Amino acid sequence: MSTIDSRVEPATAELLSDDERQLYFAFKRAQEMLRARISDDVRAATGLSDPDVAVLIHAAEVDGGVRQSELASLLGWDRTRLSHHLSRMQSRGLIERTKVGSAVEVSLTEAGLAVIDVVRPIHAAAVRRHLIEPFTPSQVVYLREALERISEPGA
Amino acid sequence: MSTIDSRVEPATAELLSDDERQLYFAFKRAQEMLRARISDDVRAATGLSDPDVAVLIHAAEVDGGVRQSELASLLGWDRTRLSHHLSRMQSRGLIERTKVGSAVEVSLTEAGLAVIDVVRPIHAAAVRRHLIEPFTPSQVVYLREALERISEPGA
DNA sequence: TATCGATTGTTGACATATCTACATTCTAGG
DNA sequence: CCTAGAATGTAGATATGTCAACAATCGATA
Repeated sequence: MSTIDSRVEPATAELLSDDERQLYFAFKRAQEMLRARISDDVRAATGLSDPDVAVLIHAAEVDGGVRQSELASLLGWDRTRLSHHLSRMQSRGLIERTKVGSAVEVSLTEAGLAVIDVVRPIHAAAVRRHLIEPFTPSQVVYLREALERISEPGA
Repeated sequence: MSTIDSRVEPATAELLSDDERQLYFAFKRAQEMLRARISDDVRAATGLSDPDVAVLIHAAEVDGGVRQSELASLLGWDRTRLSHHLSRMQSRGLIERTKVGSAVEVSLTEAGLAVIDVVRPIHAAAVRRHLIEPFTPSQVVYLREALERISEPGA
């Protein structure tokens, strides 16, 4: 690593401190590796992608259908991305869409419901192994609260 | 930091507890929103994508070139993804590659070095606003350590 | 109730990521 | 030296995500 850079932490604090930059890249790196690991486990066992699983699990939590805009908000996706992904999942018979006014309700098909029962324990095991095990229960709670502070504020 | 007490897991332990599932989705949601926000800020100001910036910053930290495999490891990417992305960045004149045995060294071009000076403060401001500000300095350190536990273990 | 702006969703072109298969170089053991 | 397996990269096909433009509905208000 290079060390001799003009790093003086001006009072203006234009650039990031070491701690700050490290937090950012630690976050990205953890996210990339976590996704790769869980995704590998799940795909090997079920053939489903990570986004597929995210949609299925969130959609399954609400009986009778979720509006797309709410689903997008839960996932942190934008509506374009969700629309494209739902089209793909729909063509594979996993979900169905019902137009309700200007909105669209998403629900699982029979096939989708069947698939999710298979996926859930596999996904749970992967999450537990790769994300939960490194932490104590109280750390799990603390970490969740910290992460929610990132997504909640409209900042 | 603290000792790794391990989970008390119910005998079944097939599925995730509420805390556990919430941690997982809080993580994914925070990641999606953080990436979207920072990426929007940076793209609006520079036209560079989030992966572009990640590669530029990591490559700039090492003088004289980084081996692709190491860059991939720092980023948490797999080598295929990095190879494709570097090809695109190379064709835009941002980086250059030199073959060294079976490996490849990546370094910034003049244009890449010029670009990164423009990007860095903008990126720093975006990271500060969206990731740092919600936390105290000690939380920043704690959070970084927690995230590193996710990526470090080969688990 | 007419109409304008905001909300919700889709589409197509393009950018990025993944998967499978392959080529080259490195390394350790005969 | 050889040579088999590991490590490093690349290529093309496919899957996924983003951007800009558009269409339909909602909702407030004049």
